[in-house]
Amino acid sequence: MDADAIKILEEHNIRPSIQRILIMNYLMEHRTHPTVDDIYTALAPSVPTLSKTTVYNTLKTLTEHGAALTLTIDDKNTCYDAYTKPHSHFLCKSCGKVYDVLNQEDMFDKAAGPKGFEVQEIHHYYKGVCKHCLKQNKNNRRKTDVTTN
Amino acid sequence: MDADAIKILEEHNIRPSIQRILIMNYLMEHRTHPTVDDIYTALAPSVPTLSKTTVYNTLKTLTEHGAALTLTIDDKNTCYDAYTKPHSHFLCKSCGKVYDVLNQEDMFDKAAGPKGFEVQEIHHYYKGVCKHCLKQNKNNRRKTDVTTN
DNA sequence: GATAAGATTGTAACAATTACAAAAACGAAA
DNA sequence: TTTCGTTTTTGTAATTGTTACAATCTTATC
Repeated sequence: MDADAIKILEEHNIRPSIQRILIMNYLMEHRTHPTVDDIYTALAPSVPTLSKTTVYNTLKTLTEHGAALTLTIDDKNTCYDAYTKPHSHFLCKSCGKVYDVLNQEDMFDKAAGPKGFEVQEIHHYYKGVCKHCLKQNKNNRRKTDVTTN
Repeated sequence: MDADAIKILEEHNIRPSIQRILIMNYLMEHRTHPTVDDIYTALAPSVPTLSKTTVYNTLKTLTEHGAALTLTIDDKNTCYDAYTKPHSHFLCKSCGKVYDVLNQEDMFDKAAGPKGFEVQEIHHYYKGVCKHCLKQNKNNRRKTDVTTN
């Protein structure tokens, strides 16, 4: 039953330790965008030695290797998603649940979003490296290269 | 010079206290998406009695009344934006700066985003109230109404 | 089996945010 | 202007999510 999780880990060049398999598997079986605490609380009973730090480390690794997404939709709790294909998310400010939004039309239209849901805010976030840092890094690299001459 | 800030506050039915004016004005004059700490550090010297709690309270009020946006793009630091018209944001993972992105084409295309920037992640977040909570609230209201009969 | 690299663990530290109660400022009515 | 009730501000303390770090354990390779 963990075969799928192992496969995903290996596809992303992550060594499949027991902890990583369990966490990856949990993410794949619980499409509820769990937090670190959710995952830790769920797994701790069956893995008594599990450390919360390991959950943090593992989720960081998963994200860095592209095996999971780190969502910053809720300021209180970073949450995670094993479904890495392009899609959107909806945070209910009342119950705190995070929903998947798989198809949308006008990205700036509050009438869009999940049917029957009341959309109050829309956020579009890009993350990466800005022009200036890209240039900086190029310069740094060149400088380093030069010193090796 | 604070006239604009006062106007915005009044337009959003926020009583223009000195602190609120200063914070609103700071947000309007510094389109850098400052954090609570940025704002507090900037204003504290000239307003020695200013409390960081007030900055938190004020930004919450501004957001709730629609006079500012609360951005959750950076997990470490919630940041704020006085420009409330629909637009996107870019977080540089290298320097931590948050940029405005005013026009974009395909929202799921990493080639979009600001020119010369390297986009690594795209996040679309909706926030509001989900179908179930809307229903729940309706029921509660009805229940309450009934008890008054 | 010996060794080195990588992963896990637990604790302690850190930083952002919130809770809370007291003090101050404000606005309306007498 | 004085009074009274409401709103706002302030400071401290508590809480919480996250990270740093060093020791321990595991794994892969020779």
